[in-house]
Amino acid sequence: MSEYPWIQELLQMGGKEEQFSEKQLKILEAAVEMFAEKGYAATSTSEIAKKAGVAEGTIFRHYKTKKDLLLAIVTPTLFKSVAPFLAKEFVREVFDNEYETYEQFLRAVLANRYAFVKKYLPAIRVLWQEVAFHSEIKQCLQGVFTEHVYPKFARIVRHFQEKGELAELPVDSVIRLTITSLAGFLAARFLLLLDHNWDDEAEMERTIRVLMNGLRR
Amino acid sequence: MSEYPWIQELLQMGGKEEQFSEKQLKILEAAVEMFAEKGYAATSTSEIAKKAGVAEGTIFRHYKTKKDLLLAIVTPTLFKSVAPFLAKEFVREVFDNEYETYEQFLRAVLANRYAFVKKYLPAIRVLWQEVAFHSEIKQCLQGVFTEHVYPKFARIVRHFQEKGELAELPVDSVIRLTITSLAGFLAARFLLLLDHNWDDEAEMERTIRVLMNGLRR
DNA sequence: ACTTTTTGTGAGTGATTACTCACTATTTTG
DNA sequence: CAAAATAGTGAGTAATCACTCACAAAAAGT
Repeated sequence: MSEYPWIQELLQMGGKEEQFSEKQLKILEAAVEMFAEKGYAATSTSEIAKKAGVAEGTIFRHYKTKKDLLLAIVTPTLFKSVAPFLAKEFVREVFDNEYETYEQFLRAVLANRYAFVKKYLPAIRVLWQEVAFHSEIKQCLQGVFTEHVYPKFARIVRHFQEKGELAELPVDSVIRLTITSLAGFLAARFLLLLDHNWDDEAEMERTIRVLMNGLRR
Repeated sequence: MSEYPWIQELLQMGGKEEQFSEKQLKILEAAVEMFAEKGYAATSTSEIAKKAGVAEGTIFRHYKTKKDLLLAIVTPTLFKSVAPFLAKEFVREVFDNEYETYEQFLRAVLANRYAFVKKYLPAIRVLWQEVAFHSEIKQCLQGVFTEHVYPKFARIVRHFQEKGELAELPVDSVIRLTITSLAGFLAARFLLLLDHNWDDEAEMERTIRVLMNGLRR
């Protein structure tokens, strides 16, 4: 019933070890589920309170506005979405030892983000849906991407181009094609989810193979 | 100011030649713009009326409920989204003469859908955003896909596999990889729109080349 | 010209909205 | 243990919501 270990994990940002009361976690849990299902604007605070088994006033004790509640959910989700690129050792891992090829690197990233999406799917749904309507979220996402993800990604691509594994396409194009391929797989698997019989392992393998065949020189 | 020729075009479904009054078109125009910008649930009928320069009652004279107004916009958009696959001559065009290779076929489809998205972007945004929350829309989309798009697409893929152009991957995987590649391009171009300097022609060319390199036997 | 039908209006409706506040229950602290 | 701080409550509030309806203007039909 009350499965807020994963919510607690999601909200634990970096070094901070905030303490959440029982009721507060219930509120967050209810909010994530309802936002994911009906959307932020179509979900009322009274509904959230009822589902969380809490008085409506309790919500506003912890979050000044309804939007604050949304941001409390979305902001940590956003950062964990690009988490691998935020790690300091990340670039070193790629160059030094772990991954000798872009293909190995891709495989690791995809497996990692696959597990991430699987774990935090409801929160990711909320982020994905609401980023279109709230400029604060969009700006935050763009900021994190251009500041942390893009430069590291670009360096990695250039490295494997110089090594001769990747074709001499524009770096931006390689990044775009890589991200849309991986994101396309994850979206098909977790958002559309049309498939009954879908072999995850095999489909991931095919996705990477087709992409690599395309990008190889 | 009043640019409802494209709205009128969008709503003209197949053979029907419905007549829209001036005010009705103003309502539809205002609704599309506001739904795309703020989302359906966050847009009030009074706002739409004000923007359309119309009394609020006029909206409900034409559309029984707010949701009816949404569906009046979204349903035609949905059908036009998969329009090429609905055409009767479509499969014949591919087999008989026009396209000798899967690559040519891809190029034609991408160019066609690129123009479509560019023209009807606001309506597509609305469809894309609200399909997640309204089961009627989702079911309609799934129905059209499995009934019209999928079988024709599968036949085309099989044809070019037998011809030896495409690798012997599972047909479903080829379709998925094709759609996510093309949709990924369009999403990057029109939804994320991160482009400062983005050469559409070249990027389309790269997208198709990388995909074809991946799918070729 | 007269009747009928369609289109447009805007004040009014009850329900619901996000949010407040005076108050109680619980926990923390000196 | 007493005091102070924190967490939780639920009735209450003004604003806004989608929608109605009695009526007026315009268009169409005869």
